[in-house]
Amino acid sequence: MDDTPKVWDFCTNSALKRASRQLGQLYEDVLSPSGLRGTQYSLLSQIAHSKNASLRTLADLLVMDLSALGHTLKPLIRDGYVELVPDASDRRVKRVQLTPFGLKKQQETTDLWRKAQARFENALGKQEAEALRRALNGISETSFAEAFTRASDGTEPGAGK
Amino acid sequence: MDDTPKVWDFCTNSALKRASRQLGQLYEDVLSPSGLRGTQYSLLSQIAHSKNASLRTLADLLVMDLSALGHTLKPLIRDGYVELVPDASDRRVKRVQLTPFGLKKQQETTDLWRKAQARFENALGKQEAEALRRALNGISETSFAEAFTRASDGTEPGAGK
DNA sequence: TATATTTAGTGGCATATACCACTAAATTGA
DNA sequence: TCAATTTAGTGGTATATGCCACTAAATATA
Repeated sequence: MDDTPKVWDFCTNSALKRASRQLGQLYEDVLSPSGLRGTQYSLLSQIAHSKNASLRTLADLLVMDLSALGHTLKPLIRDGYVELVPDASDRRVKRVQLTPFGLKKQQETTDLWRKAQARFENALGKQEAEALRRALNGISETSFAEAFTRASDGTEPGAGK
Repeated sequence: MDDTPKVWDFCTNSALKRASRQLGQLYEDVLSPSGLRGTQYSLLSQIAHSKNASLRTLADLLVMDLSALGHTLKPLIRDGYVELVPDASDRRVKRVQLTPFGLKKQQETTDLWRKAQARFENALGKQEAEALRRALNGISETSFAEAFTRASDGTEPGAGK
């Protein structure tokens, strides 16, 4: 029989992407007066928080491919929000930091972010929002990836039931 | 004082994207033998499920921009999985359908998807997974977007507290 | 019915994100 | 110390996704 609907209804990956598109839109609408995309604001905030992190470190924190991070940073560097500073002791490493302009932008945009966040919490409910973030953060952990990779998919030789 | 950490910890939008990257990676690793990306498998499944939907309808179901859907479909059309059929009665409309080859691919790949899904449920727990999907699907609803847009962000004139 | 408005899709451009191949630098080990 | 391996980044290419401007077709309105 046709199990296509089941795939659609139960695929957490698809559900996650769909929700991510929706929420991304909603946040971006609120952030738009700043001229920053949602991702860009997130990135600036992470950079502000993880002072002087290397690209590698930042990529790991963001659960993002290193080269993807490099590409994503380019517009922010071009626009003067971010700069890469070569590390003195390890010449392979580049440290990422906000320019004064970038820091100012991040701080200003935080007011808009607060609005989006308030709307979100009001729309979903504080408890629900909190629980959702916990679940999502759990999935983002390295330990979750390990658990997933180790987990049974029902096809292992000798996997009972 | 510095509230940057708060932004990082509490931003549901960022948490959603991070988790989406992580889970996307994990699912793709499992699906990779099929040659389909995670998004592509989702798309084929949705097309199989929503038989003869127009691009517009499909985009709405996927909470996706119409033109984005058009772009995303291109590789699938090029590879012979999907075709666009002009509607007879409304000549603006194109209906999306799987080719026999595309249907076969979707069905075959469902075995891999089941593995990924099983791993996910085992790693997170069935209850948790179920609750997460419910929350995510709620956010994807049009009604959620409306609630978000209507919701107070604490800056309305006369908004008490 | 003729015009104004809305709707469906397309194509161009920009960002987001991944993989691969490659370079340079650091680290390991014989 | 010198070769083998690992690590950090970069650049190219491909998909994912959004916005805008534009065309064509349908619908609403005067």
